[in-house]
Amino acid sequence: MAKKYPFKEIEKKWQDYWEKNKTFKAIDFSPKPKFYVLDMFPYPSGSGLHVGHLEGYTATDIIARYKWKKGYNVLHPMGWDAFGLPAENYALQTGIHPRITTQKNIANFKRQIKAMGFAYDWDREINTTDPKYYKWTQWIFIQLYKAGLVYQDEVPVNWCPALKTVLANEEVVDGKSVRGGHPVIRKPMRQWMMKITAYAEKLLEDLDTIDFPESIKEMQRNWIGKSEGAYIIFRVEGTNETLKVFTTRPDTVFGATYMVVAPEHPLLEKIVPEDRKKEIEEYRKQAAMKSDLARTDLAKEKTGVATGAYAINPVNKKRIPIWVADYVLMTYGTGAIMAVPAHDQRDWEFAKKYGLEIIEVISGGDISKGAHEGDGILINSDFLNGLNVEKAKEKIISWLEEHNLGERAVQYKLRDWVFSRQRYWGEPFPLIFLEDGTVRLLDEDELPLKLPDIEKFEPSGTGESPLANVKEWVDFIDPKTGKRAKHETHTMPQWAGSCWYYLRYIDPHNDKEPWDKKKEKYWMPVDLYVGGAEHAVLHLLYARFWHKVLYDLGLVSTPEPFMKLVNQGIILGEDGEKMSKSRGNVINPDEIVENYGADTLRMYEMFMGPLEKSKPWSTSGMEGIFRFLNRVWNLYIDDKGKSREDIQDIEPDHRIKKLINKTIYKVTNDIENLKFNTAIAQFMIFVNEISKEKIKPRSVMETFLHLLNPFAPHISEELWNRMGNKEILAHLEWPEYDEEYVRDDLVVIAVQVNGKLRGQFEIDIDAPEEEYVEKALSLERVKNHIRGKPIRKKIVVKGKVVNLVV
RNA sequence: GCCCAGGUGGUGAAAUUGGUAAACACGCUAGGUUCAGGACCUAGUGCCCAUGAGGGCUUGCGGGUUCGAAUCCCGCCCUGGGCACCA
Repeated sequence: MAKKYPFKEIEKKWQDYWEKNKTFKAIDFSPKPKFYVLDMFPYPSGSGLHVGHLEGYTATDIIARYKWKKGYNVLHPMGWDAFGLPAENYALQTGIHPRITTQKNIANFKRQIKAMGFAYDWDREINTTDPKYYKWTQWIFIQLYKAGLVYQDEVPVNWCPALKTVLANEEVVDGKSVRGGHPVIRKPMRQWMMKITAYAEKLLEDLDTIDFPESIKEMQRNWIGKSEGAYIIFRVEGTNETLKVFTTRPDTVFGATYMVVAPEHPLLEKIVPEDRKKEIEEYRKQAAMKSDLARTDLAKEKTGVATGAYAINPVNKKRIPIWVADYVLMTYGTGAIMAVPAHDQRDWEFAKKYGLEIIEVISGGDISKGAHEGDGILINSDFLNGLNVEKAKEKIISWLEEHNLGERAVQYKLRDWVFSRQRYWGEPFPLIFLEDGTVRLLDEDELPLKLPDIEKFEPSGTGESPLANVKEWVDFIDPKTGKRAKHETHTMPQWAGSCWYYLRYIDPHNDKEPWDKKKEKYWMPVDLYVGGAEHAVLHLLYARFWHKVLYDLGLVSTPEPFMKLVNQGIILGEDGEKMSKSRGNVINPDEIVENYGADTLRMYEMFMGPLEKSKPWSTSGMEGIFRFLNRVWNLYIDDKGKSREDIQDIEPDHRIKKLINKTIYKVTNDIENLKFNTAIAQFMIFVNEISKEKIKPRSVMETFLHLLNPFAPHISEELWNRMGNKEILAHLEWPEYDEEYVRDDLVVIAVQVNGKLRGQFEIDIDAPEEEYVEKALSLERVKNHIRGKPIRKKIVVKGKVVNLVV
């Protein structure tokens, strides 16, 4: 291990200084331009901070410190997303209240984060479990409720009969509970729902207005899952009932040879003839037993039963059977389809299995081998014959609309959001059920509705949360109405607090409103948001949804909360595997800070590779960075701890001017583009070069510390201070580069013969082409390769290459 | 199965976006310093042939476009992430 510069001492010194002087306090309404740089706030788990957290936090910290130096008023806050399952499960095992665990974990996280020297404005710290915070989470819920976006519904949840509790998706693997391995079934239960589907179109459209990674946008698009098509209404023979289907392929309606309804479809009860009722009921029961997984993944073959009822195809009056099958889902479209086996592979498989008719209506495929889903010319389709798919779609939709048999329609895969959890450790719902069956939203003066303290964290056994056991809390007399009332025993999901935390940072101590509108207007939107890709869809979609509602209610000033999003990659263990306790490959940041210091850890995390990439940890690579920082230290400080005497007030020569200007240029651009790894490579080049100088110009050595400061704030601040500077580096202006010295005038040109490298020469970049060619031809090696062959073509790219074609 | 991202030395990676592939670092080798180890300093280090000068090959694989391809196009293979009968 390298010789150690006194990092411990100086890191503590400067962290104390920044804290005491509130160096990084964000100023509301400062006349400087604002910059809001946000981290995804952590869930403070018991295992402490992960080196993966620190990657994103270091990246945003470099940006924040850089922007400070560029003269911005920077908002760079941190807080705790502290509701959620792990603390509650821990309480189940140990009986320790989640509030206690949470407090302890937060204290630990905070200690670890502070040890990194991040430039957070700690006066804006928030905690989602603080009643002063969740008062406003509840308040926002009420606004959503009043906007008509909240309702109750019976939806299937993961119910584990053995554990007598509802499980989250991540607690269920392969249809079994993670704890105990008991079977889990889908059971409908009353839940609070949020109508995110009402915003599907806006959420989709506005993706085009924000700077997110294309892959994240694509995931969100797929999740929203817009498809365009038509509703078509089929009459059920012998009844007054109709069956409405959604299809993206209305052009194939002449090929519809049967219908399928989902087992849960309400129409079934009305249309199934007496003699078939028993059989259908049996099939419905079986389908209800199956989880989504069993209906999809595990089912290799489609199953279904004919209902005995028939529908009439509206376009050709053909009588077609109605089947029930669980490959049709009640939750998408209308829960019923027209089956066109010739042109839909799923329908084709089903038709083959049950011997149903297959009629080809689009030419170009071989329907004996499988469905033809692509384009072609319409056949067997009366007035659509001869058209291609696209034209046929248009024509049939107009026809359906004219005859009142259907209409153009859009469907989304996106479903409404289940907003209840049958859990203790979450925000209580700010509403009560009155004895007359009505729901009363709490008034603002009744907020927050605090989570009552409990001692036993076991679930109630009925699928309700542990809150159901607190009888005196659940049943009470409502003081406002005098009526008997009940509190909701469900709590909100962890997403609730994280859906708006970036707004609370703007005005964290306001107890009159969630945030001041003027402050919101000043600070929003978030200019840069950095976090893990695991939140690609859910958190980012939910937060965008709430923000759009708040925008429509006039509570925020921008339609989107986050202007630019960057995902950091995962840091793997030294073995290239995901870090985990069981693998024993976890790197503990405390140990790194203890042995090498925070500046080394910060710099190494940035040097590992591009921010967005997954990459393995390497202890020797990290030690390389430590060596580098020691070299930097030794460049300024001698063995006796004194400033070195070879740093002098001299004018840098041309070569050193070029070196420092190129370094400013490269580092500035790389920070702007979040390419921290190559900025650090440039630092190393600078240090390698300047080390060779006997006398080092003071101005250049000072400029270098400015550049290094956002990356390694402690060592740079200390060296700056030891050079005799009074003002602190953190707020001093970022250096500018001089274009004249960035540009190379004398360049090395590669000479190719037939595209192969054969030599090189040095030349003034602006020399005429003839001179380039002349120099190229004068090279011995080049001569050898063109000897005796006529030159057919000479390609000269100034500053780059000369290529001679023979 | 579908969608997205990505495959470059022994390792992490870089390449001004079509112009000298491998910058910077890790590791390794040799030398210096040292009682020794560590640390530090210097030099070398893509692969193959050659004593050398030099030559050949090389960015997952196979084609193509171009004076010139890691970069653009077509097909295939592999890895990671996401989705799951969405009508």
